[in-house]
Amino acid sequence: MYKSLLQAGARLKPLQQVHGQIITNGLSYSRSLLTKLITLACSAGSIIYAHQIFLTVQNPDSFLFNNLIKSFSKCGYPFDAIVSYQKMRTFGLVQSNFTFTAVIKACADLSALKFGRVVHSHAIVSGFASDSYVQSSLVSFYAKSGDLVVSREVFDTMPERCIVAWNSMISGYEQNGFSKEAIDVFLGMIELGVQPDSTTFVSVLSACSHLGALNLGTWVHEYITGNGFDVNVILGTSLINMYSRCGNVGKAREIFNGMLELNVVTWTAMISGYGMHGYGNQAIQLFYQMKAQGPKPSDVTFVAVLSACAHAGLVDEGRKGFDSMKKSYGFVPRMEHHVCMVDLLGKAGLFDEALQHIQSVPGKPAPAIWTALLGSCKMHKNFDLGVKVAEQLLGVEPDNPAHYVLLSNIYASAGRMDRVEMVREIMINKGLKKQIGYSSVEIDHVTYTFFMGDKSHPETTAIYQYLDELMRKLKQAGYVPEQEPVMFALEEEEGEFALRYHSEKLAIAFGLMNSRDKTTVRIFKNLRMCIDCHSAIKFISIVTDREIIVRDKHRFHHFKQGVCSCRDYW
DNA sequence: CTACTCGGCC
Repeated sequence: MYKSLLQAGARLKPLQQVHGQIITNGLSYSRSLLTKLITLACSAGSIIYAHQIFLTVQNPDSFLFNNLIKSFSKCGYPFDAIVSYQKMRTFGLVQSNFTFTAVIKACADLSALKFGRVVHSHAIVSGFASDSYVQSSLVSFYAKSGDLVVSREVFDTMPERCIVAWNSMISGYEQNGFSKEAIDVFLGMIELGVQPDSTTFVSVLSACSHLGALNLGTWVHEYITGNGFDVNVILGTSLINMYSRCGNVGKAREIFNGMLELNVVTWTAMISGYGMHGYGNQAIQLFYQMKAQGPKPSDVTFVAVLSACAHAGLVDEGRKGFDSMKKSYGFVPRMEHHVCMVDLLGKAGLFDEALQHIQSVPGKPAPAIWTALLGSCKMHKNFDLGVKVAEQLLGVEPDNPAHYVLLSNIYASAGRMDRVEMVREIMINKGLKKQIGYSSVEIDHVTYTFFMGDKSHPETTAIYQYLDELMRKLKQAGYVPEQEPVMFALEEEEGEFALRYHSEKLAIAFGLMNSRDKTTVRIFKNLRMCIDCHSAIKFISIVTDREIIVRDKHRFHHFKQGVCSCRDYW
């Protein structure tokens, strides 16, 4: 009978047949047979069947419980894993490192910080908290639950760290938005001579994308190829993302062209890369190529396509794409698709059609949809609609500072300074703060960040001198600061002298000072660029004869010889 | 019987 089980292997149907034989032969009491059956059922991926068999076993032992908990947590049933763990404890069974790794992973998947802490204490009591597997899972658990301090503590106390522990720490930082810390851990591991693997690279490249750290990302790419690592489809897609999000979409396409295997995510990443750079035609062209010879587009592919159309003002293509996603591909449009459509129509000034689109959305439109329309109102200075939309938005999300800031902008554009003041007071009363704007620039693998009017940098005097001199040249070239009233309450930074010392201007000055002539300067800004900076940078690209690439909250702007790739359509 | 499974979107 045991042989029959082995022959059946990890296949559900044959296992069920052997199970039937076990029952008819009256062998259901045999724990060894049922244990084997359960482990095989787990490997076959049928956790439900495995659980059914488990329930028929009298006095299940630790081994069986460990298997069940592991299978539950592996197959996406973390809650059942925890319930089984509790049951195991009430049975008074001995727990092991196997038990803890499995149940801690379940806690990680649920971000169940409280219960995970309890499990951690159980592990300490039973002496398994010093097991390297358990420690690695704890690093991952605390990181996924958002407690990076304890995650790091566990990591630091590990006597020896295997690659999984390093990866857990790096991806933990990265997924919580601590890209810089993720990179520091990575650099630390390289310094110690620890060999990274492809999981490490994916996390590190993602961190580079977020920071806009092109030099470091390129170094990682060279490390990958230089050390003979296989660039699989996931790693290749990470590289495409890194290059396009760091401003080098041409290099992203080179990677794309060189890849042996392309899946739907890869295609989507490349289309999205073109989109965020404003290269709508390339995005559309690639999309057609995908339809002809690539995998079936997913609904995310359509987000990328529609967003590319919106950025480039390709209204007809966008409408066509939206229709075909419904009719030819059978996707039900999600909030993201509606956001793209409203953005597309609104930016093109087609407000009636945008409103019609919103009305066609089943149920209550998500705030993001109204935000998209509001952005267009601001772009086209459509005050009446803008005020209506903003007020609507405040009804839905009364505590989101970004809405108040946008509303205040609209009032300011309309010259209603009394209302601007009113909005300001509401914000103060509610204790709402605007997001602080900052810009960063990478020089020799180090990222420097500047805030508006920042004077914290050691070279501050030189930077401000350089900037003043630069502004003088700009004015000679015909630059006129755009001192519209809207500037004074803009979403990013306060007006007044700030206009001259907006974070992006400081970052650009620092970038120009610290790079060779004719080279491209790349800047990252966390919020949207303002109109004045956009205009100033066009002039900077002329008087310094440099190409300047700025990534703002939504897209890339390539400034060259006084022209921006967005064609002022943003 | 173990831990990390990572990439696409405003």
